[in-house]
Amino acid sequence: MTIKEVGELYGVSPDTLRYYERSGMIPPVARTASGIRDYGESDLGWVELALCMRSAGLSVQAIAEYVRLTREGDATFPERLALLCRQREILQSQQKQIAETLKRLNYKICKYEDALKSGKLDWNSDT
Amino acid sequence: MTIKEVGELYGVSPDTLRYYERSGMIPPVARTASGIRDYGESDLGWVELALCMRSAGLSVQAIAEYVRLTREGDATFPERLALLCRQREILQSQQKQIAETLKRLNYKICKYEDALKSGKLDWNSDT
DNA sequence: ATATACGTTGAAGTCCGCTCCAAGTCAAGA
DNA sequence: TCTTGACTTGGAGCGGACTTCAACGTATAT
Repeated sequence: MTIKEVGELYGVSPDTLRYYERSGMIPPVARTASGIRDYGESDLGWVELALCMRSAGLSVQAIAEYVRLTREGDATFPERLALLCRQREILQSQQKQIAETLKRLNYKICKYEDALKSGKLDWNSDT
Repeated sequence: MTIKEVGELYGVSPDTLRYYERSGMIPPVARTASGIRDYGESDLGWVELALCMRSAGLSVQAIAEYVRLTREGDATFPERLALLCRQREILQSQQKQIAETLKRLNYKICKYEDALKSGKLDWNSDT
């Protein structure tokens, strides 16, 4: 599969895919004789993983580190596990933050809806 | 309250507070005769709101826009409501992304734990 | 064979959200 | 009065994550 096709498949630009590879978020992709990337099954899997992790906000660095450890072999199992746990904690706390903010947004939205429905000018505490 | 105290109260630097004001994420703060910021009740409320929204990932721009509308008066109620709803949608989809990624992380973590507990070398599908 | 469409690289550019700096003002203590 | 330290501003600098660019190689269709 060409870089363009992969880009279309996942909705990202070829540039981004090259950047992901360069920064180590996916292992080096196989090439044709003339040096053109030819994505295979497992390459696609890595791309998909990287995109999923990035879309949740994991740092490029963390993802690259995971890939590096994976490529180093079974000896890095514990390190990989630790890394995944750290990232999970980060996501969990981010999740909490978002939940809290959503609660607040919802509260404000309700206030605004009430204010608009009734005679408007009756509410104001904006923070 | 001085900028330093506010910073300590919320765990951010004075630079950040000045930046928030400059970028419109909080309304202009009252000053003493000699031009020094003197945060009052409502200033603190705005600071707290901005920090909450930023910590969930809302853009500086969106927050500044909300503050701008608020300062323009009651006529902007509907616009403000719309803005809040848009931001809520963004947060909700982000929340979904994180949940999905967490599911995936959890799955992998379980796999790693299993692999470590038993004889190790028995699992491999890394993506 | 030549056009054109896509691929490659390394480096530079962009946007965001701070963060730091220089130069200057102001207030309180020795 | 002089020093010390916190405050002010505008602007520059920084780290992260792309994105664009220039210069070039390759493959397919006419």
